[in-house]
Amino acid sequence: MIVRQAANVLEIMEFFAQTRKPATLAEIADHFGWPRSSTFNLLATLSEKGYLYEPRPRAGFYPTPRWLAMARMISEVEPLPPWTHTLVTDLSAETGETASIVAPAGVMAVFIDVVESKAAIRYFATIGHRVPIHATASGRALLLQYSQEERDSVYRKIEFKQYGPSTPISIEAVETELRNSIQRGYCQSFGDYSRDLAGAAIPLPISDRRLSVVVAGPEFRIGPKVEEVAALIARTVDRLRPKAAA
Amino acid sequence: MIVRQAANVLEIMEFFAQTRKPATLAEIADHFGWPRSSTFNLLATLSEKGYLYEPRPRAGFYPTPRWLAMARMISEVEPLPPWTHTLVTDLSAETGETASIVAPAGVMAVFIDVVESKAAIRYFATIGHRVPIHATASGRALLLQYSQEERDSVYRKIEFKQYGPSTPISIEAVETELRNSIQRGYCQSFGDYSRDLAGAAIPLPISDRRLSVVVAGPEFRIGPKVEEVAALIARTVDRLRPKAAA
DNA sequence: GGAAAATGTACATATATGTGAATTTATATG
DNA sequence: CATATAAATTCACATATATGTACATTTTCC
Repeated sequence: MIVRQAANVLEIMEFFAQTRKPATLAEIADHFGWPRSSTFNLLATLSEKGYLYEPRPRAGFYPTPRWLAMARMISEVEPLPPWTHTLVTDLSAETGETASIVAPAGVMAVFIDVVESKAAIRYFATIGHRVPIHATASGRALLLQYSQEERDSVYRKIEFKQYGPSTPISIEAVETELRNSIQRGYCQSFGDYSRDLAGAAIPLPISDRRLSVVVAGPEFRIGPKVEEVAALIARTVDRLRPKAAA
Repeated sequence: MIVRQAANVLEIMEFFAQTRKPATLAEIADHFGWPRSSTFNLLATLSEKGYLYEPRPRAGFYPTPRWLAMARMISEVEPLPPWTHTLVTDLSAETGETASIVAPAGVMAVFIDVVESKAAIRYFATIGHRVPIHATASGRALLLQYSQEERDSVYRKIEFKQYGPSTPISIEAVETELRNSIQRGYCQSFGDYSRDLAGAAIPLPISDRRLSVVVAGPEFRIGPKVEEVAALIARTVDRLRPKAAA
């Protein structure tokens, strides 16, 4: 069950992150199609808690820097080592595609760092974006780091859907693909989840965290050079990862 | 009316900002005294929206960097000019007290930048902290920048409460205090809102934003030197504010 | 300067939502 | 390895909550 008002808080914040300017109650209510009275209650709650204020009289609400202060606190802990950001930056620059660091979240994989391609036609992803762990290159690069028991436990919760012609729709299909990936030396996906999208990924264990790096883009661009891209990822990781570390 | 689940989202995030480590469903539920089922729904909602993930298997949830990305987006717009942070840093260092930048939020004043005193006994405030606009030095320094009509409009919404012996409990009392502040050259408060707390503040208009700076601390330390502190604030603003700017 | 339009606020009520109890899944213990 | 204990999930129902309606205030426009 989705908690509506919790989701609404996030939507409001995303709204401000997009528009980047104060908005009045009426504007917000109209934008979301929410009743004024409900919008009023929500804005009042956020204001009372010190997360919204009125930068100038009558110009509407805007988030206080409290969001930033809180987010900084949260992200200061075990931040990704700086070289991982260099990694995705370099990969995106050299391939011209979108490169990301990905982490597990149950049956999903979450993007925790993203550098977008500059191409007009590109894979559009943002930090926080989620994809099925079994039907994507990045996700399978995570699964490779699990023990058999852990994988089984994940499989039990997966609802296998035919996202595209090549989506693995059974545990055995996924396991087979994982074995192939080990053979191949990298994980790949051709529209397994998103139409026309292809990607190459490899596991990226950092201390005891199980992460993965992925480069993804339109099938017609990635297709011909998956192997090359995968090799580049591996080389770049080798180059950037501190030698001493695990 | 307070929107409970909206408030809960904020509480969860604050919880993570404090503990700074992953927490399981059970831990979160116990911490807040929430039923597990409700906690489950909330965590699922936050996860589904890409704001929570599971950094390592079975170690519980933690916010994704998406919070940070969003907060950065929001705060990039019209950030406070850098010299205002220097201002509060310097003021806190020189006075040994807590120094803050404050902005209006209806009948309240919100702290939008805070440098805390290092003293054991000190004014404890955080970004996002709110105080009544009419019963605090910082708030009155905001009111001084309003036109008479705007002030009247604010007064109509204030619920005058006797927070302490010196709290102004009528419009006339507030207006008188404002006139005195102009005479004096700065705003002050001695326990008008918080017991034992004293502060000195002056208006800090920046472009078309109405802000104020305040230095606050225990009455016994601030009391004897309010005038001195106020003068210091004024001098420091003079020193740091770019000459060309309005 | 006055009327009309837009915006913000309060409250009772029907209904969407949170929750207690039951079920399933995972982990610890003998 | 079986059993016990703890954690995570599901679901039907009573109740806390979102909202329609009415009212107040502010702003716009003529």
